[in-house]
Amino acid sequence: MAERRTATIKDVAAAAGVGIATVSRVFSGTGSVGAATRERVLAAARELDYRPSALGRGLKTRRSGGIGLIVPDVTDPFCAELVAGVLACARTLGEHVIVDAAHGDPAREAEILDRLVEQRVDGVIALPAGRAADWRAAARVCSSVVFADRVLPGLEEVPSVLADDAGGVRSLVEYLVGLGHRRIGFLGAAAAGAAPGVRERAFRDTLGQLRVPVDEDLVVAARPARDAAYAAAAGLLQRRADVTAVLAAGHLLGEAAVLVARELDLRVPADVSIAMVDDVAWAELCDPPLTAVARPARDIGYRACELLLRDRARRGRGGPVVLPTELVVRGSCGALRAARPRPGVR
Amino acid sequence: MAERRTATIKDVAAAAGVGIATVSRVFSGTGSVGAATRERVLAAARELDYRPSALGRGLKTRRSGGIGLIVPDVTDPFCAELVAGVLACARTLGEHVIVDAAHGDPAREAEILDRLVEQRVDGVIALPAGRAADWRAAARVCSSVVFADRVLPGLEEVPSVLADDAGGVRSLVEYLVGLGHRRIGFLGAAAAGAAPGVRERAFRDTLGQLRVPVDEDLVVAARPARDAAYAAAAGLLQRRADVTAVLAAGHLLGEAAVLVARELDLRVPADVSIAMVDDVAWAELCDPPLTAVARPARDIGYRACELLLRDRARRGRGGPVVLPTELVVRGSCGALRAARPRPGVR
DNA sequence: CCCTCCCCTGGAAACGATTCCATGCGCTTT
DNA sequence: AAAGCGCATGGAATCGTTTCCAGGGGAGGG
Repeated sequence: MAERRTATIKDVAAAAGVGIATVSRVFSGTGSVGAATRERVLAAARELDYRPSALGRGLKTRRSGGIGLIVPDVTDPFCAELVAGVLACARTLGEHVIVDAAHGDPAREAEILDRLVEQRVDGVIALPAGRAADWRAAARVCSSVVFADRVLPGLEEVPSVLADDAGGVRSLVEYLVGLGHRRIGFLGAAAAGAAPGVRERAFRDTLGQLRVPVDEDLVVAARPARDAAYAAAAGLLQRRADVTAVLAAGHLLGEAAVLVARELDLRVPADVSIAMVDDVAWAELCDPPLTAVARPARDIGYRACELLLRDRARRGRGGPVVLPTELVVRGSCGALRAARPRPGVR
Repeated sequence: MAERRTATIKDVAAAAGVGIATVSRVFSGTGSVGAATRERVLAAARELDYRPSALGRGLKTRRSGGIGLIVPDVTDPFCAELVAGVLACARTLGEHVIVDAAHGDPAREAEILDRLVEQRVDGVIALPAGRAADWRAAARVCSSVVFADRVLPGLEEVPSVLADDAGGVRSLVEYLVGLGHRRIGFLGAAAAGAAPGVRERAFRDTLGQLRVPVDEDLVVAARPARDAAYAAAAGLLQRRADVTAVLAAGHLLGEAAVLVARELDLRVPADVSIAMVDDVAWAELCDPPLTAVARPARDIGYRACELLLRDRARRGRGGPVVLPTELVVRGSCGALRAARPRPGVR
């Protein structure tokens, strides 16, 4: 009754009156086993509640059958969707997924990576935050790495799956300019001195192509955190009552823009148009619903996992896999009307 | 240069000129090692990029150093928050977390559980969906299980961490009744024939205590999925133009209620008040912001993990751990005014 | 000065699986 | 009928650790 330990392959072999090699063959599917014998083994296993141990197998095969996934934050809707994509793909390929959140901290990311290497995962998918050196070291020791959603400067040789952020921002800018907007605020630039991100560059480039001058005062930096986002949005909208549209480079920034606009009693889109990158669930629940660029988070995760586990051969060739974005027009952006004085801002 | 394989403890031992037992002692921290020897071992390990293999260690110690986490859906904000809590706690205890999503499918859940047992996880945390039998079997073979957010009927012996859903719903009902509402719709009842959930029971009980009759026609069932939620909300609001408030038993149902109300041109809260269980991010972004009951998702995850890994002794005693909820009043519920005919519904 | 005790240390046996290799048997082929 | 082939099977080595056990050597006390 009281089984002292979980049954091992040896117990099953003894119970079925066969050698352990035969039991192994039955469970791993390799080699050939007589039908009667197989049945006897399975019966014994069922009787003993036997489950092959992944540790024993992994030791021998030198693969753990799992992959690691490092995201900045699992509660972020974009990340969550990406995780779901990875899980979906991993499931079809029979691998499990060790997930952890680095919260944008390079040290933490390195720690997690270390742990994953120790676990001998078959590969790692990451939205990297940290130091290129850590990743270079890991790539040397560990199996294989795929970056998702973003890359690390200096590590272009690591295969990656990205959204076409530049294209998304471009379509957004074209849309806003098409509506007549000229003074467009950009929330989410890089800190002064840091290299501008893909989205900021796309914003500047597209405005340039459309012959709209870039007002540096309207391009405001913000870390991807709620407080920083709110501060940035509040700063922009209070400082410059003349902006007619705000382009938020992420959903946190979009959220901040919406809240600040409400705080300042600005009507959307009558007083200010708002649009953002990342079509998260609440965009549709907003009033008015928010125009956004949808990035295929789930597909990114799925493709990254495929790239990691299935397309090992094709990997790394031809640069990053880029998936298209889609402009979802809702009601938060309006055509520019004759300038109307805003209610008492400042 | 080209290392053919990742270094093993044997390689390090050879390089450092010591026995493998000594290397093991250095890395596992057990036993005593001379300072000079330790330094030599560490140097050799660094040189060879050695990382102890969790597979070898796990085989010997019969613990993998990881736990499993089964949620219905990682993209659900509540689940995501709970996952974050588990990750935070697991991190402090030095365990990794294998996450998977069962999507409410018992078969899938059983599969995942099987896989986790195979991986020899040190324990499993689950928001269970499935058959009690599977869990009973797993609990026998595998280490230990903790349920989070919900329990399975017939498995009360499994330790669990829950939110005080009943209390949350009660406070919501009291709030709505206090505002004067009498015809309150409840979205998210159990299907006809199924046992009513905690929230539905709390809804009925509280109304009873407040001497408000329960109109069965206003208690509508819905599976926790977007389409079902929308159908339920649309059905309720179209069928009964006389409901003055809607209590949604989950954020998906709340979302549906908001969208349907907008669709029907009902003003919130003038024509209908809306409140829901689960204070997700968009509740504040809504216009008007939604009154909701906040459930401590992150704490639930954290406590569940603690219970699983740290409080093994205390586990199972004294029934489920119940964490308090909090009523967050925003602008979506108003005092009942004189009945006013609604614009052309039906 | 010798005996003890303790601290380091190395050898070797697990842990639970996979897999190579050898063996025995029944069947076809010449 | 003998040889040969292939399938089914068991034994044993191996994967990378931990850990028990025993041995060697230095220090301190009698």
